[in-house]
Amino acid sequence: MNDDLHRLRHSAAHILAQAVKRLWPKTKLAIGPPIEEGFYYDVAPEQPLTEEDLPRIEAEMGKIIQASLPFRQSWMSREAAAAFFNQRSEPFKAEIIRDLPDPKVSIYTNGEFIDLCEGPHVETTAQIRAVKLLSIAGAYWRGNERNPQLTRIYGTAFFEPKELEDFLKVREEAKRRDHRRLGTSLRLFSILEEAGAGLVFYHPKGAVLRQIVEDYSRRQHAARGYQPVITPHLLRSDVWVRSGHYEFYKPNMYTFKLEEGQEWGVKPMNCPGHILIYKATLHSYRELPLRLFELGTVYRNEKSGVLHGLLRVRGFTQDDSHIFCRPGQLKSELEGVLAFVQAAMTDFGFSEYRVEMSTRPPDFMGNQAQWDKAEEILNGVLKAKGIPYEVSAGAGAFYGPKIDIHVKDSLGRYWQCATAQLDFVLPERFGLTYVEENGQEARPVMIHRAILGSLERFLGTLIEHYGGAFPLWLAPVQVAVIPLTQDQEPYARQVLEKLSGEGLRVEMDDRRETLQARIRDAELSKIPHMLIVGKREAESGKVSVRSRAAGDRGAVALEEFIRQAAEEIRERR
RNA sequence: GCUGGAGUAGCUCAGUCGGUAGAGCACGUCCUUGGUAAGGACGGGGUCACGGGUUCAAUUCCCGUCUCCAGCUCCA
Repeated sequence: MNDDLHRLRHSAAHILAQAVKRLWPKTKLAIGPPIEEGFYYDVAPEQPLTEEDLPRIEAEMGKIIQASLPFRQSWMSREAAAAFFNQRSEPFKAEIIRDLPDPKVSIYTNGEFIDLCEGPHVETTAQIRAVKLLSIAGAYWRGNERNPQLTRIYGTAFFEPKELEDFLKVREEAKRRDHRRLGTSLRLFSILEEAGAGLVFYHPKGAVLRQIVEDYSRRQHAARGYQPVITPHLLRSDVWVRSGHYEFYKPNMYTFKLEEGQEWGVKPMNCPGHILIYKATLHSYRELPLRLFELGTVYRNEKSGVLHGLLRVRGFTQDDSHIFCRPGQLKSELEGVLAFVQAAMTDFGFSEYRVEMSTRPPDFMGNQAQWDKAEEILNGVLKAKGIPYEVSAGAGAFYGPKIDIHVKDSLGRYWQCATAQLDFVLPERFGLTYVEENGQEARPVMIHRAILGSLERFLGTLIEHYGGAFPLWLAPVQVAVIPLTQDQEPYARQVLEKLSGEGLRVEMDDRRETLQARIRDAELSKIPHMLIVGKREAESGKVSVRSRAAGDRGAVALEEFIRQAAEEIRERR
């Protein structure tokens, strides 16, 4: 966001607060900053606000804008400001002032409204020409869930009404692409109340889509020197105690005791399983790096409020690998992981992504020196590859720092998929070793990594990215064969068998519906190609092609269609 | 988990100021054999999320639970 837009939205936030104060004078104000999509203001109202109040607030904002009130900056000493806001019953403002380091604080005034604020602002309220309130939600004071909860009013503002219009159009488009809606209408998956929140049921078409992605993943891993493993979904709790999950991750784990038996834990991560495989045999330095790979299904007891379609679930499958290597191999292994991510993102049609590095959390395992070293290595690799990244302090896993990759979808939204985490701690806790060239035992280091992240989240992202209109190589149904009348069914069946034989995913729509109705259904199902066969095609051995992108392409020889489809699949368009 | 909103047919939704409900799509049967986005007729389908309470009577009012939505916090 540029400075001008920043100024504009910040000013709009003030006007929002001003309008709320006019309507409900006893409302207490917290903060109101501009954000990526607009702005918000956190308030503590006397009575709960609802979406129905937004038009009233907007109308009041309109009056303030009409009045063309100038924004004026002034200064107060800290003490004076604290007293001033206390006297006006604004405890949140007073609390902010108490924590400010400066002796003087900046105050902005427009009309009767006075707010603690560094600015900058536009000159007058009349400069806000396109503003809209969007939604209302809860938010914690200072982002801490132990603090009181405030009401957050979201809005957005632009310089020109046209820009606002475009913004609202993109929001509408995002709604149309919502993977939860498409998941139902394209019959891809369900999440069923009776079965439990956050648990995904893949319907046949969704399962086909997932298998295509799984096949891709397996092939790519094999090609890059990863070895497949398969581990149990359930391990004795002793393992989770040893790995540290019991201490650091228990609230998220499904654990249970059987009568007179052991305690068990359903795996929330695949690492201990892979570690046990490593530990089961003796290793020479010659075997390293050892890259163990599993499409590993894990279960995590996520808080109910965070669940969201496929993007946040309780049971999911990661394309998970643990690379055991010598310390000196870390750099090249990490580079290999980053190259793998780049290649995969390109293949799936994502061109832009954001990289984030997360450092040591407050609750961590191991010692600080190991962490410093690990963070330094991650930094080094990203810098050496010239990849720009943001640092998210304190957001690492409990066993090591990590690099996360957030891919940008077609609507400019980011979703976290790939992750690479460095770990000196678990090899030590499990006493992992390998035999060095000189015959001495040495300790390997581990990289935990996922390329697509979780298949659930990745599929959700793919659905939204393509709006359900998948490129040919991903489409669950690639071709629909539509015989014009019953007389063409034998020929249509031949076409179907020929295409299936070529490895294409084909369905025949021989329902007694009109051609128009069947074309409509195929379009709504977003099937890439329709082959319409009537008397003319049956006699000439051709098919009439109608494609999702190009429309009616006329009659072509069946062989020619197969050739074009093969080409299209190869190009992964 | 928290704040606010919500749960009516497979889907999208209407409705009942307390007297056990309706549309479109989908589904089934029949008619229609159609040339590039909805042919027609008839029909089946609902414990109005679940459990309690109030009431002569609850889908409707009250309480609890589950689930979903928008965020917050957390995360693949």
